[in-house]
Amino acid sequence: MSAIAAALGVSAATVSNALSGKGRVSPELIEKVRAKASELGYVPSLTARALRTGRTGVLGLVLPDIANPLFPQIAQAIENAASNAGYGVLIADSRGDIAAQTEAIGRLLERGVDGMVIVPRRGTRIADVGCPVAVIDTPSTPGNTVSADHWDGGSQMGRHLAELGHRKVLLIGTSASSNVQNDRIGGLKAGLGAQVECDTMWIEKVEAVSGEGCPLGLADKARLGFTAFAAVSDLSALRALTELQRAGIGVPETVSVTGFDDLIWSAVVTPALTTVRMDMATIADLAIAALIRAIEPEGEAENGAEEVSTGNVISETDRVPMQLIVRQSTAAPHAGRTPNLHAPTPNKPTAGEITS
Amino acid sequence: MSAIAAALGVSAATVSNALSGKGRVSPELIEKVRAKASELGYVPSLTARALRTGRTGVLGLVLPDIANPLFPQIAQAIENAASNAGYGVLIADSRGDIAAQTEAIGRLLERGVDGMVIVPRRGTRIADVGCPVAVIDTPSTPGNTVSADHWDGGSQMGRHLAELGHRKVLLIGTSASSNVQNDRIGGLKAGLGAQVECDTMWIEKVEAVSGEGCPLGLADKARLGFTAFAAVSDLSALRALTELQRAGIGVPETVSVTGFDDLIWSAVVTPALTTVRMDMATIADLAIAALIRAIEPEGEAENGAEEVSTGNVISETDRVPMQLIVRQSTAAPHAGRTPNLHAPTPNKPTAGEITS
DNA sequence: TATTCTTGCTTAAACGTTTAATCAGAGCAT
DNA sequence: ATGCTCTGATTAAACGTTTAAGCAAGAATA
Repeated sequence: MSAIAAALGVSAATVSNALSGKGRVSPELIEKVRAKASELGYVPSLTARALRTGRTGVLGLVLPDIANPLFPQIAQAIENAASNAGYGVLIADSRGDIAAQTEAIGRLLERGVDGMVIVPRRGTRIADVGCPVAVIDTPSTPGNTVSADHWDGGSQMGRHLAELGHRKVLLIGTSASSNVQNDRIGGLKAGLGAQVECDTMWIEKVEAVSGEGCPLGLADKARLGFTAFAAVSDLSALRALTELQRAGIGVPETVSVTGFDDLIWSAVVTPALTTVRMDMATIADLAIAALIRAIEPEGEAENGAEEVSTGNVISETDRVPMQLIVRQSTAAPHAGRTPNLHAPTPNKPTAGEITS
Repeated sequence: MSAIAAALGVSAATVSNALSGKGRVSPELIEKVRAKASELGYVPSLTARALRTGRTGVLGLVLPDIANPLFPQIAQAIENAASNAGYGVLIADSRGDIAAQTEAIGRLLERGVDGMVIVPRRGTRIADVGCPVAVIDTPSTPGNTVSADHWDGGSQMGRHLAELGHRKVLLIGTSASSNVQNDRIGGLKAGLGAQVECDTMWIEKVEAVSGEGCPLGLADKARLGFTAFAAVSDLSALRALTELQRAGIGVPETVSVTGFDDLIWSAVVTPALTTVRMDMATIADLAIAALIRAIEPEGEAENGAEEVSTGNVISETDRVPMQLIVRQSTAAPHAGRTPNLHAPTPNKPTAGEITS
């Protein structure tokens, strides 16, 4: 920067003003500075700027257990939204216990992040950490900033199954202590309606008895008359699908299987999974927007309160709708009259739904 | 920091020296400074330090397509290794084309990263970007810093299948232009040996003809006498497994299916996938270590060359072994005499192999 | 014509470290 | 006693920005 100033015979401050458009600089000079800057390949030192302004232009991203297959979607969406807003994203993995989460948050703070996005571990409540925080969890969690409307997604899926004619469905969750999963289950029940009989299986409980990775006994459930298995995550859906197939039960002609989240494999397995997708791009945009609103001094806020608020930020809307994606793993029950075991049932698009 | 100095009646420089152990400070004073520092809850400003030293303590992580399900493993391992070494990790997603990758690298440079880890897009050669770079790709790629020994992994898997008695196996890859996949395929062929007949199917080519997500026609292949399907990624293995199951072909009693990478679902599906795992923790440690060696001024290097090298760094070893994980999706061919369709074949641990 | 306002720029301080250079005093040998 | 070295601290500059304050000259106002 001083090189530009010297080359043009002006002061460094003027160059700064010219480039930022802040002070009073003549239009011609601004042009000359711009030209010289790009001529010299000038890149501002964000470090120095950070030191002076106290803002680093970096956001932190804290993720619960990183093994979570949703992670790529989240990280990508957040990184994209942040980088569009001119921010960098520092990741921190709170793998392990709550202590690790706290420690990860601490590391981010030391690095001087301007704010952070936290996808909290189950049952964690984020204390005021000293910088703006956007929490992505579920609308029913207090302190939530923005998230997918898991309940709504469940209800869409429930309606889909009810409309197909299913009257006895098994809901499959992993952990009863997850807010997200409980919301999804609640939505499913509501969507299925009162006349549909349903039962809930928590995989964690089954595994506590029979060991990790044990069979879930879904074939028996099918024999008991369950015609649909609605898992609350694609991973569980995949587990259900393969277990049923292995037991010789046809999907979807004998039973239907559905998942949640539209993870990478959902479209690839046979039959492709009917699932529900969250709009992470929108969620990330809202979270980042809320964060930035808290970070950057608002034009109007000349009335004293120039302080950056340090708690959980709030968004305009706290829930964004999910999107039902109908593929080949769902069909009407008892459709097995003419099962074609060697080719998946062809795609039957339905108005208003995404089919892929 | 100046608060500490004032409280103890010494200069700020002395405090700095005391805490860093650099200059000449009396042991008692060091203790007093330490005490006062923690009493006042002093946290050094990494921003200021960065400005002064020119090093930010931040590494960049550039990932090819972030939808890649391996991403969580990589990100977790890198973040862990970096944070153990006292570095933060800034992510950059080179989603999309090569231009996006270049642009992502640029953003990281602007933010002043001290070095970066790049998992390059297929066919990309990383130009000298102006900071140390660790490339994680495959040993056969020029410029590779460290990676899993994909060829060795393939060869382990090949031997496993050959020992089980398979004599005709179909190798399944996604894209013929991937170095990683070609290495894996090469290893597989070598491990299978000359007396095993094998054919290679590239999914991209099949889909170019029949459309994305089309059936791969594996049932026909089974009828042609293939008794094993060795995919070069777990995603393809999953695709193969479900397609075969759906066609009524028993895995593993009729045909075996194997994958690569031990992704999250591999242990969860029925039958659980036999696969090969890379030791990302070690790879990440080596990559970060190599990077740091290039970044931090070596004690011996008093001989002029104090410059930080700006090219691809090299590691002590460029390949770390993969680990065969035998689960239930592989068995001897024609073992279908006594198939138990309703329960997966029980785990049969083999010496020297991991079974889970 | 004298005063104030506005414009366009410069000066200087500040952000919180690190580090080279300096310096006062103590111990020691001459 | 005088010069030398070693120790433990201090001073001051520097990193590259931003920004409040100052200032000279021209424009507008009285």
